Amino acid sequence: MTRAADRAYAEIRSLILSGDAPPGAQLKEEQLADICGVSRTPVRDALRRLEAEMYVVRSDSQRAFVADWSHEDVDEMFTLRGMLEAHAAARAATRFDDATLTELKLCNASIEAAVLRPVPDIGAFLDGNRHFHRIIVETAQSPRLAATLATLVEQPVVRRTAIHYGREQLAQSAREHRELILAFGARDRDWASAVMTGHIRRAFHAFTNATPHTAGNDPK
Amino acid sequence: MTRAADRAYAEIRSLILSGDAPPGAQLKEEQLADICGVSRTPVRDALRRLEAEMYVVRSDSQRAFVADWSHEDVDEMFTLRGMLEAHAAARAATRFDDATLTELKLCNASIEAAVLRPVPDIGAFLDGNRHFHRIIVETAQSPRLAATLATLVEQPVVRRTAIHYGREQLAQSAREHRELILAFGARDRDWASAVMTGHIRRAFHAFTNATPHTAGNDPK
DNA sequence: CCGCATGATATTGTATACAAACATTGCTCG
DNA sequence: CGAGCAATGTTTGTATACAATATCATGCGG
Repeated sequence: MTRAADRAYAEIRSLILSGDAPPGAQLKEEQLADICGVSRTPVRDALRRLEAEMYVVRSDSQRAFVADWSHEDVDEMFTLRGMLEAHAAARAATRFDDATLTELKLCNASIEAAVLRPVPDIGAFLDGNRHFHRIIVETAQSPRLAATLATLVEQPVVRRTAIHYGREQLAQSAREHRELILAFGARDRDWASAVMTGHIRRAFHAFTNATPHTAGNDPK
Repeated sequence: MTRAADRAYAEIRSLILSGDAPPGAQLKEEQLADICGVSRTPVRDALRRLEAEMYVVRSDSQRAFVADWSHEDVDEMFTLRGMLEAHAAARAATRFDDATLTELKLCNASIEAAVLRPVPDIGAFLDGNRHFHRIIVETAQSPRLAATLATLVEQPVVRRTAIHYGREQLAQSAREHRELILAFGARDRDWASAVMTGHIRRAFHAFTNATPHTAGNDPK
């Protein structure tokens, strides 16, 4: 992570995630180069990667813009993520060892602790949630699946979803994690898969209810 | 498409697909630049794209190699591809208009013509097959799904699969396409999805039987 | 003979300059 | 007044030179 291209990538990515570069904004190579303190060459490199991950889209003539997700696109993201995470859960169910399962339990315990605080700690919830899902995907032992999922789980979406959770929804999320752990303990592929599907679908509806209509405008 | 980077991309891609650059071979930027008659800059650009599409992998220190896939990886690719193409078929089933459906029929007619030649024309079969599946994915109208699938449908795998098809298997493939067309005509999501699942799974087993043990060797 | 340091070579990373393409502005002409 | 077009400034594309880093071979010490 010491290469200029990596720093530029991280920098631009955080500009997008923080909202400093809002959806639809044009990303000019020279301007980004100034911000990152590198030349245009590594910036171009970073933009290519962000484009592959769909954080950035290009106009008909190669100008780069911050991607904006339409309602349909978010819908598809959740659908695909649901299919693939359910598949990951099924694979993981037959691959968990006791140590990893314990790690998963501890992880969910910290999520529950974050939820039960006088004021629920969204940051800790998000960290724990990310960790929880990462353990499962890693246990599924499929690099290809992991890579595919990585492009589908856009943290801005996860974050916006969690921010609109009330305490009860946060607690429900933790309860679903608990049921996942039970399914994993029973080494039951179908159970794990089904619970995961429901988990993602509920998150989708939470997101939809929370963000009425942020109509996606295509770049020019 | 007249840009140097695009020409380099097409050139390198065809080197890989033709087998002139076999799996595991190192791709040196300068050497590729010479071959393509451009400088290293557009070559780097092309390599990034090929890397995103997983035609190219990078060693721990950024050297580029033609991708080679282990049996497990191919297995996962077919599984994920099956899930996603079945989903695409289901979406497409409710979105086909008559003109596009006609295009699909014509496309499969040309595939059948290629199969029925005295010596089946594998090249024409592959072109037609690619076109057939592209029409379906485009009709599904989900850029996210299309992008995800693009990284999963590695043409070298499709090619190796088709090369080992006999006339009967090529004909079977065309028959499955025919049944897909029927399902689309009936606007039946579940039917389309099921046929597509079978289509991909059969291709998987054809591939597996054809390539007993091409153990995938990771680049250094 | 093996292992490791060290220098030579090969390869990729970055910066910069210039070329090409594109969008925009404002003008002319119908 | 609007459509087309040309001039101009902005943005991206490419080539090249040089820097940094990895790989490989060599030789020295154990």
